[in-house]
Amino acid sequence: MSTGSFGSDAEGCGKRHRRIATALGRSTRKGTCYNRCSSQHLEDIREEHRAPKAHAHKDSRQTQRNAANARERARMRVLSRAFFRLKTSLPWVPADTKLSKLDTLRLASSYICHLRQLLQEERLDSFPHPVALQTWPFMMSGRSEDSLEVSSSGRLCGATA
DNA sequence: TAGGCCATCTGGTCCT
DNA sequence: AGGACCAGATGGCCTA
Repeated sequence: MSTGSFGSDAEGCGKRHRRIATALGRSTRKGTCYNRCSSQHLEDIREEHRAPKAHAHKDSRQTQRNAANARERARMRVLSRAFFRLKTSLPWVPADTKLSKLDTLRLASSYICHLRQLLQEERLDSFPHPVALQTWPFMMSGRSEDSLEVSSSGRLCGATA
């Protein structure tokens, strides 16, 4: 998972903007609105230092907002971990394979379809089907983890999206 | 360099 | 009221 590098994102707005945000204990990571060059927003930040009462109100609001942000980050981490587990549970995908979340969903979906198909064939034929193991996605000989080198497009085996 | 992907922030909405 | 969930916006990284 690429988390990217943080810290240079506020350069576009100038170091002064970043200093203000940093002084207020705010994140200057990517995506934050503090990176935007809005003079109105800069004024809002200054306002917090001007009026103590309004500042206290905004401060508590900001505290709540920061807490909500942290919860949202945690939630998205859980989601990313779930995607990772889903990816690693796909038998023909090596753990170090670069797979987007969309690809993961597509592959998982097609894998489920494949398993369902196997089950149906199993019902028709009570004994194990010798051909099934030689068809997608089990066509890789041996099925050892390091021998599952298949292109992403090949793995899709038909559009699922 | 454009486009894809991702992490993060944010405000709105719904639920408990 | 507070938390969970969601979608939009934003900017960084990577690759063709």
